[in-house]
Amino acid sequence: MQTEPATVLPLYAEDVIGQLADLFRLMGDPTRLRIILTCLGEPISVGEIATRLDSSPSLVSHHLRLLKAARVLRSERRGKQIFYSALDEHIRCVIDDMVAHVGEPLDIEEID
Amino acid sequence: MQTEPATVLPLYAEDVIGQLADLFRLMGDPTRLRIILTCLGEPISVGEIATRLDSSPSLVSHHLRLLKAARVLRSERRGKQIFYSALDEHIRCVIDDMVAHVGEPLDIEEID
DNA sequence: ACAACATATAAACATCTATTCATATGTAGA
DNA sequence: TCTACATATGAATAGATGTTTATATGTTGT
Repeated sequence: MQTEPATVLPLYAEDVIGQLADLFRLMGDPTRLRIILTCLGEPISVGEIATRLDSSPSLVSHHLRLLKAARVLRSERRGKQIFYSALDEHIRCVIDDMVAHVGEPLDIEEID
Repeated sequence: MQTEPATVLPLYAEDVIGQLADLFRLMGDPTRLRIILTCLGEPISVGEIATRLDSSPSLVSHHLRLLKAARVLRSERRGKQIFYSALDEHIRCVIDDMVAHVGEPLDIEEID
């Protein structure tokens, strides 16, 4: 070590924070979040995702590539189609927690 | 209703998805995520956050404004200083879940 | 091999956003 | 009221990013 940047967070290492931020950023786009939500159930094909989200297969494919690279989703080929699904259950928990946060009633004191 | 966009997600309404995406997007920036993590403990002043993160008070203040507007953080004045802290515990849960996701060991089949 | 379908990839563009710098607001003490 | 300190705000800019369009890759059936 040479410079020692003030005081670093004791809880999480820098690279972990980077990984977390990357994942949150991916979930921060409405289109991508909708794709993730769509993939939380049964494995679903690219075309079906595009249909349900009313967007182009190309756009969906772009986002799927990012989500797969980030290990949010996994893919599985079945004939001509490729089916995507959530890689593990943690993402669902993350979303559920965030839904709880959004639904949290605000105290009188918390307003400004 | 007039056009009926294919099939909308049954689980979450569109505006909820927008709110969720907004929150995830906020957490998707490393600097902001660090600020959030720093505020998860005791209430902490703007200057102290800036010191710990080794960044300018101005930048921290910009981010704090966004985080407060999104009801991720709350502020409380004590004399000349203003202390920020997490508004509720849900954000901590969200982060913990995401840490679990990052730490998830990958199966052999999951590689590509 | 060819055609039809499903998905992926590449380039281009317009929009958004994080950061910096300068300045303003607000508070406490002399 | 003046000064010093703490935080907030505004403008400007460079870099990132979502979407579109066009094209490519890959698979199945004939």
